[in-house]
Amino acid sequence: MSSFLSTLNEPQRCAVAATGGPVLVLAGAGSGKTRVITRRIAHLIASKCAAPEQVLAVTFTNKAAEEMRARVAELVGATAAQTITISTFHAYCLRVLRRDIEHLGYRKNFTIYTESDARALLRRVTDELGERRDRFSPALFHSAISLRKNAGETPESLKKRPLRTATEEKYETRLGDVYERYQSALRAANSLDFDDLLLHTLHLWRAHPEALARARGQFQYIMVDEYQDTNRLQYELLTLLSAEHRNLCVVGDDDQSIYGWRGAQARNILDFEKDYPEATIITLEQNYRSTTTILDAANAVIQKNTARRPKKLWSALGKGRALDWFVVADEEAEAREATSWLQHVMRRTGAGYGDFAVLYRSNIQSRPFELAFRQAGIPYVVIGGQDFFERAEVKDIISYLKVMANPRDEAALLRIVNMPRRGIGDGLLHQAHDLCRAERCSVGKALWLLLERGAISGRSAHGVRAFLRLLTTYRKRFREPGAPLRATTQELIGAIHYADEIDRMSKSREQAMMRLENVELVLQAIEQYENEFVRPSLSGFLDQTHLDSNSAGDSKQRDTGAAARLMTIHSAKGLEFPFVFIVGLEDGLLPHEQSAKEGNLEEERRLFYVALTRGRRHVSLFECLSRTRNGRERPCKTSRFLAEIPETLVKKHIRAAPEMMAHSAPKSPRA
DNA sequence: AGACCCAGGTTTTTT
DNA sequence: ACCTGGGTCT
Repeated sequence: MSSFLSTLNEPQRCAVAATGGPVLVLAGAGSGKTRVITRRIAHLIASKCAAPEQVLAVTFTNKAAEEMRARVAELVGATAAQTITISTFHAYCLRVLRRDIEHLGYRKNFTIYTESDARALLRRVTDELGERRDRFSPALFHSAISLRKNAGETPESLKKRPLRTATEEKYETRLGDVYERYQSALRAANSLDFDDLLLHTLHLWRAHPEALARARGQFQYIMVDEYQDTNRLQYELLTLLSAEHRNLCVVGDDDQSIYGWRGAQARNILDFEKDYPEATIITLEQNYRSTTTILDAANAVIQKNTARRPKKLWSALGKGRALDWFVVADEEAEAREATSWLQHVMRRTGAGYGDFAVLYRSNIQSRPFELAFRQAGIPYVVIGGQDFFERAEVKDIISYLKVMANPRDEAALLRIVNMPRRGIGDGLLHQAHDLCRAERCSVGKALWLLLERGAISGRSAHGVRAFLRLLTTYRKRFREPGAPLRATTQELIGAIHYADEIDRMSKSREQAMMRLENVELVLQAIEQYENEFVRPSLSGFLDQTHLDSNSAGDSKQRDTGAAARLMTIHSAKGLEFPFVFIVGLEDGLLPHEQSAKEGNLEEERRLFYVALTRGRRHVSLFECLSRTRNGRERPCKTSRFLAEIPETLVKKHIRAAPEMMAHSAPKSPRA
């Protein structure tokens, strides 16, 4: 028996020791799930069930993958840990496709489309199909297509599906057409969106047995974290990959499934033993994180859900303090109350700023807290919000690099073609697009053809010529073996006089400075990448930035030492804090009114459950009697979920003026 | 091509 | 209230 079985509780030990066949670990919040996965990997290796390179561990975020590798390294050593495949679904599929995508008719230098690239492409596709722009935005179409893709639907399968109503038929037909055109536009651009990474890997494996055989042969053991968040595609991939040995170990918690709106099916975890009747099933119910009071509250809430595996978390950490429930006038009062309460708790317990997290349903709620914390001198970090790589100047530079790596990348090319201004406008680009379709070529090639034919007039011709020359020159530079990425990029930025362009675009000196600094951060990210990898390449850098946007640029993530965290409940999943403030506990916000309309109440309840179970020592709850939404001040009702916590577990503090207590009471007439 | 103005729509977002 | 996107004017 390997030493990796010690210091585990009984069910944890069972999960680690079950080395033959499928295993389902139902791991309640805070029950030592990561500990089980890492120990299991170490045990598999130590007991010679598998060599390190025969183990695959799949996570949902890069952060989780990194953490897991670090913890496994503590157990098996850094060398062995390096050879274990610990990866997100998307990163693993990317690796497969970089090798084998030519079977599917793509070129190996394909680029990855971000959300905004996909929207730009969809804008053109829907325009060409004559979609009325005001009805459905590209973003809506993209999320609809994304959901279909993640359910494993292709344009063809979508069109074959029987439809019930005329409206449904009309919508699905339109969607099918858009999906079809979008997909062929992606193909023409030699580009894949995030979902394609999974979808095409599945197609590859299905159509090319030798590719599947290679992947199957590599891994003897497969482990999946957060299994409740897997979607249909991921389920299919895992099924194919593990079909021969069936050594599939999945870990998750159906009660923490909060990504249904992105296509995750908690059914995968609920139905596991239907697919694997011989599965070992283990439930982890001992919680090592929270007080009994917090768990009792969380259990009471989640028990109202019907579709779930029954389990009841318990803890040996003691009863702890009752939850404090603050009723305040509005969101500003909420932030003020949270501020003084935080300071009070710090004085009473000696806790530091970093021990606190404010959790909310939507990002907009962070504002009042940022203001109040700043005023009170409380250091804080807002987690999430706008992505570094989505900022205009960063996207510009990245788009230049994408066009260097993949000349067909349409979204990238359209973004840079007139940045800086070269007199290349919509009319010309329309012409180019028509030519693309006729000649089945890329936009860049079409511009070149138009120039050859003398179809471009004076000033524009000059711009197009300069642009094409620039592309040729730098493509060659980047292709030279051993070309320094950072230096070459820096030169490219100089060649297009990007600093001048920033000055011209910026409204103020400060804004220009900030944008220049962001460009500098991109260069630093490239340099860091170059130093980190033995064989750095342009497409390698691009892959990393697209799949792991936190890996570079985001300095916020690092120096977060002694600061309170502000984040959505979604981004708090997997984390824990000694003191948790859950704010905005009103009907309409939590549960969110859109979700309530769509009948997703149980997922909203799970969201509240996730929020509660983040707390180690204490959880505080905040509710406003009125809140400004969409520019209008509206009266609020208590979140229906708050009432599901037994009264004995909470202490209620009314901090609103009495006249506010009648829900619809108007403010004083003088106001 | 680019500046300016009005109308519409406002969740969550691992990759 | 605020941002995005589209339409219009120069």
